[in-house]
Amino acid sequence: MGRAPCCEKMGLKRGPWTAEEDRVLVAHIERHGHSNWRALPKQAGLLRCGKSCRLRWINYLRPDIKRGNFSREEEDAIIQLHQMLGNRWSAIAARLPGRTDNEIKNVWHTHLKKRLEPTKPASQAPKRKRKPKQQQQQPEAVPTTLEGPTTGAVVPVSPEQSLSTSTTSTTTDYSAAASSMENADSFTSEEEDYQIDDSFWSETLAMTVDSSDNSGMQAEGSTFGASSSAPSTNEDDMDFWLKLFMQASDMQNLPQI
DNA sequence: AAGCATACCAACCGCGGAGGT
DNA sequence: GACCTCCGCGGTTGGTATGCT
Repeated sequence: MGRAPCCEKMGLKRGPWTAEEDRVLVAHIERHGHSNWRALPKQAGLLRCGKSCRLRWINYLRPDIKRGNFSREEEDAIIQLHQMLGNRWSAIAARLPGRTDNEIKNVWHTHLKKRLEPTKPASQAPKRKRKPKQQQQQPEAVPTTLEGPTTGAVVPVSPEQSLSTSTTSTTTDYSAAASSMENADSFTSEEEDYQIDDSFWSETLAMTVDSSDNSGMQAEGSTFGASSSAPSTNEDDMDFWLKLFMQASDMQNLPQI
């Protein structure tokens, strides 16, 4: 155990990343991968600590990152998942392809938490709504598949994500719960024009039900079979109850929260 | 137009877990 | 088993953009 030794701060750069640094980092990772974050900055010729590189890559430079506003489905999913998982942002992020834990955490603290607070008098409601931020520092070198602001659909996970999180089929397990949130009264989003690909939801719903194969929640430490036996670990517990909750929500179409 | 208040988000910090020696 | 190193996670913060007066 023990703490990671503090990054050698001497001579290492901190603060916002420049486009050039981004370019160097992306180019290096594309060529050599990121098997060793600690060694990476030296190899790439970056004056950053490995931690910083890793964060930059994961939260910003990864090609499969979805940028832009969160769709309502995504926000609903976050709320739902947060109810069940708590502040386990990485676990929540694993179920929202293209979103990072950091981003989800930010969204939670800036939007969703407030949404869930007891209804405020109008005078206490947020006074302004931010415009979507211009994509700053988006490195031109990144082979991004992103198409700008989110349009609403929660996309299936990429192969890379499947490898790293194995959440392919669970990514959208929240869909049933999310749809049950449709009646929630607290939405004030102006994004009323979102569209969800029906076939996508039906597929993912089907996957949720048919999870007796090994592709279910295994990444979280258990196989999420439809007839799972009693959970044996905390992680199993979590997944067990998660699934139970999802199924219950789906069946009863319970209003959430 | 200017100043202030607020919201947002990228990045940092520190901790704990995992795995190797 | 103890120690070390690395990685990943969650909490927090500081800079900046935006809205309001």
